[in-house]
Amino acid sequence: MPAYRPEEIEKKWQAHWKEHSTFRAQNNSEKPKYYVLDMFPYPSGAGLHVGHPLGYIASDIVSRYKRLQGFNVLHPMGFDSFGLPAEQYAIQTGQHPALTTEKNIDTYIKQLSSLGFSYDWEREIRTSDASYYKWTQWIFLKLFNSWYNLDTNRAEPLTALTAHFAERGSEGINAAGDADERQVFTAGQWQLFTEQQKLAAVHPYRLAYQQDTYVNWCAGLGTVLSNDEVKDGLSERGGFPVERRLMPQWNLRITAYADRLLQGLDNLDWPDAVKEMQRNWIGRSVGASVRFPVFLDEESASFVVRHQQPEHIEVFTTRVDTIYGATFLVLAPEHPLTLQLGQRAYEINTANPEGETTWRNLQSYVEQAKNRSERDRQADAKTITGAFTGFYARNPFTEKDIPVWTADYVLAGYGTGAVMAVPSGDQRDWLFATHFGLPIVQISDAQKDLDKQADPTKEGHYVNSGDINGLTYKEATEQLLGTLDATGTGEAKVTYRLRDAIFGRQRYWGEPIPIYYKDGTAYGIAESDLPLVLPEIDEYKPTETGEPPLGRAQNWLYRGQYPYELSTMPGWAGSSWYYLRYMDPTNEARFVSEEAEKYWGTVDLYMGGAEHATGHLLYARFWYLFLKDLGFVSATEPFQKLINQGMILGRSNFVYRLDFTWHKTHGVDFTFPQVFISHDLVLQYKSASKQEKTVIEDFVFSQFNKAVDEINLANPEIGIAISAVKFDPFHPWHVDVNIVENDILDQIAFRKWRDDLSDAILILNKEGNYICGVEIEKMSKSKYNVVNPDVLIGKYGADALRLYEMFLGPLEQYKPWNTNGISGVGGFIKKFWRLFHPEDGALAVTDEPATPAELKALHRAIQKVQEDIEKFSFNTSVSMFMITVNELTALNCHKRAILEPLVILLSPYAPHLAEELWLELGHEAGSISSARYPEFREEYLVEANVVYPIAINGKVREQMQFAAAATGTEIETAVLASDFLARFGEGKSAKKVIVVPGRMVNVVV
RNA sequence: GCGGAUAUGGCGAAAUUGGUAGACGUGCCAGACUUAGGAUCUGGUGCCGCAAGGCGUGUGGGUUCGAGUCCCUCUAUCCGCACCA
Repeated sequence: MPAYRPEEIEKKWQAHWKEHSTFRAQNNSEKPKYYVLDMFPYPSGAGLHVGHPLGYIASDIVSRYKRLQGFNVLHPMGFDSFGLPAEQYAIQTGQHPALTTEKNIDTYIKQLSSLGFSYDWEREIRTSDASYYKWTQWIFLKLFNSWYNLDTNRAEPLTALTAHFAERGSEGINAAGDADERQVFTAGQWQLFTEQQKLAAVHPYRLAYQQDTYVNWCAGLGTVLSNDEVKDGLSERGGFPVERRLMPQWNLRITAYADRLLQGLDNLDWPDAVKEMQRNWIGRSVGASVRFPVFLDEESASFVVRHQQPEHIEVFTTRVDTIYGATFLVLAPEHPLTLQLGQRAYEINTANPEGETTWRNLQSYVEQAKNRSERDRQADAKTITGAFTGFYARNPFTEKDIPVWTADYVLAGYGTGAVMAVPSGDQRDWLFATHFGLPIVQISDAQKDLDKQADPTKEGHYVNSGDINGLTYKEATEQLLGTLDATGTGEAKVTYRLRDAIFGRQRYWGEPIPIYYKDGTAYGIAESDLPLVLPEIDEYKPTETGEPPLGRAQNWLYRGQYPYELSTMPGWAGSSWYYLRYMDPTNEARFVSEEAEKYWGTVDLYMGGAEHATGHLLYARFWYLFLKDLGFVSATEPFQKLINQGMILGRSNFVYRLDFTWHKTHGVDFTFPQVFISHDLVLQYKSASKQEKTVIEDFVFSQFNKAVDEINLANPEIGIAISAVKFDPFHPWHVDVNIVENDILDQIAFRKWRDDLSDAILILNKEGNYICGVEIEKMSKSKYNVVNPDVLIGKYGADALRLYEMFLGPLEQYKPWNTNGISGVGGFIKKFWRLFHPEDGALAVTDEPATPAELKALHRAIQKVQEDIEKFSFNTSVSMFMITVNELTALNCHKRAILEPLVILLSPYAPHLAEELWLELGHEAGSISSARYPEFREEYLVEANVVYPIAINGKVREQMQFAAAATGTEIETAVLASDFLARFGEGKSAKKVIVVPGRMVNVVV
């Protein structure tokens, strides 16, 4: 083999690995196991861009390295192949999503293979295969048939629950979930229940249950979305508005696991950011719930206590200590008591002349709040709105009747949907009280400026607070909790922000939920009838009657008579357990065999994007804990070590169009900054050398800056920034690079273009109509800034691309893509190749013994590369390879004793090249991946002499050489004996000499 | 507002964890060779200065013989959450 030809050797070795199943993992082995997992991709139509492989390359290096270290490595890949884009494509074109998906997967496999990843492709899985989703459905049925026992703190089969019902009725059951949803009955009553009644009684206990739930309904997508699929009131995919709607929905009771999901985080080796995000998402807050009685009495005009049994409004607070300052209550508009008690108050209290107005206002407010979309609510967060309900509740501590209001700053979904408002201690309550003229009571002597704002301080001692006057925060809280408990008005309580996960989607391309209905009751289909295969339909849209697309399926009935559930599972269902299936992907009898699960255990290294921090990673942990409760898996957590590879950002080119009406409508008078570029300058620029271009660019840039500064000075209220991204009034106009260059560029006349730009720079044309900008952002097809790896592989080879992506910088960091440096690793590969083929001809490796210098270079590399891989610092090991090759080239080293171990070192990074050279070195059989990582021998690094920097007061002045064995005292004596002090000491004498053996010497004068 | 992270040459970044700041790579400058190319090779390149030397790791302070690294202050940028009671 003469010259280095990546296109030949890479194809050859990829075929070889496939043919010989080189990377097949065995389910039992004497070797220790190591499980390296990549987050499997959704196979989108756009294929891979250079950002995708970053994590895959890193995990592949680890996999290959671990094999060299003697591990039995499981490194699989598969596809999260249910999902929205294929379905939307299907709606538009009629093409079956399965076909689109399959085509896309083929592209992905081709692209992934061309990068030389060492996946065990025999374990490939696709979540949309019936053989896979059979088990996703099976897990759903397990959830459906389980409940969460708080006494044992784990999920248990429903049979345990029904046995209890039969024996003792609903008494003594301590189950996770909302007790209000559940019936109270005796064992005797249970016995008399019909089958349907029994199922109805059991349903609210299930871990997969159906319930009327406020959901994020996205009309644009025709489906329900989970919280993490909604961003700023718009759907994450597509950006359609999302509204809240009450719909019957399948839910998974993830809230039962809130505490375990929180606690489990502590022992995981995950990035702090991800752990923190999960903690926030779970949102545990410790506080108390307090019941405020509401007395409604027929004869009362003022709602004073009479004889009737009061209703109770239960509130949740994290600051019971402020309860004496609670001067009113606020209910969420959706709170059932808001209208219910409001109406009763109105009807009973006919004596009140304002009763009617109050009631009308209340009704219209609640109605309005219901119709407002989530986005409107968020947009209006600063506007204070609310309505008096017409009734009062009694503060159990002050014994005063306080008005009950409703306002949409109180969320129905959090806590109890009701709060006690303490305007002196909470800014929102303060604003509300100020707005509506409600009383503000100081409760702590440390509170200041209550006429301007609330002061939530926990310092000081309480005032105006009955029994807790004079106490501190801690004492007061303790005492009040005690009182609540003793009087039965409340108790200490922990609340979570985490909501149960909505599980149904009104879509076609997902796993059918294995439920059927008999007389309106939901039944799980028998496990023996799994999989419930996704039926064929003629169109992928919802039906005319508004049913999900599955409503179009003909004769789709369970056992020929019962209708199936028509919604399908969400995208995260299949991805919540796929890593388990890789362990035993073809097992038809079980989702994973016991032996395989025990052998592979937990994922040792999980590589993927940070965008899954609260979605996938939380759901997967939830399913794992559930499976663990039922005894199907053996470890405590599914992913021990997690690394988020940073995103590689692309460069987008924009043209911004000015909105010349904006400043008029805002009553601001200003001239927009304009930089006029002469036509001559443009021509000059086009023919300029690189250096000249920079000069011109800087000139234009400074002109523009000046213009902006002037505008800002003249109009302080506008505050124009140099970055286009911040130009709110000027709505960006995304334009394809090609369109810019061909159609508009000439009109723009000039562009500022620099690689180090992270924000846009704006240039106007002569008419002042267009601004062109550059922005570094996420690579995405919709932004026309995708760099396809195929092109680079074609030009430099996969090995070069692998090395280059690793060389870009630390793995976790976000970085702009920039191909400037790829020629550097290209040069390195050529130099490396030349060590083996000095004359560009046949292999010229000699068997001469290695010199100490050569051995030193090699062993330094062995040590450094090993350390770097262990700490996932791949960029520095690429540097080390370069240094080593530079040194060996300088030493003119072509010796087998050095080069053979070096090839093994490099093989995880540049596997094709390494295999080829390994073969040339005479290893005819097998693959370099079955070689052993060379052993590091420290003795080769030891030098006879060490060069010490000699500093005076910390400033290095000179270098001196000493024997490596020299002691500190010897060195100190030698330094003082030399003319060092005479030359640099400025006539002073040494006060102290610090010698760090092997490092440096510092003389203090 | 709350939480997390980051800040080092023109650029991507190193720094043995408190010990010669800027390795390696790009870019740039000069040179060699050339069939003139975005090839290859050699040397130089943090900033100021002719030099000696001085200054340099976002800002200001501190600890230390010695600080990019440890402590405190401030600033900027990025990310996540957000009327969560």
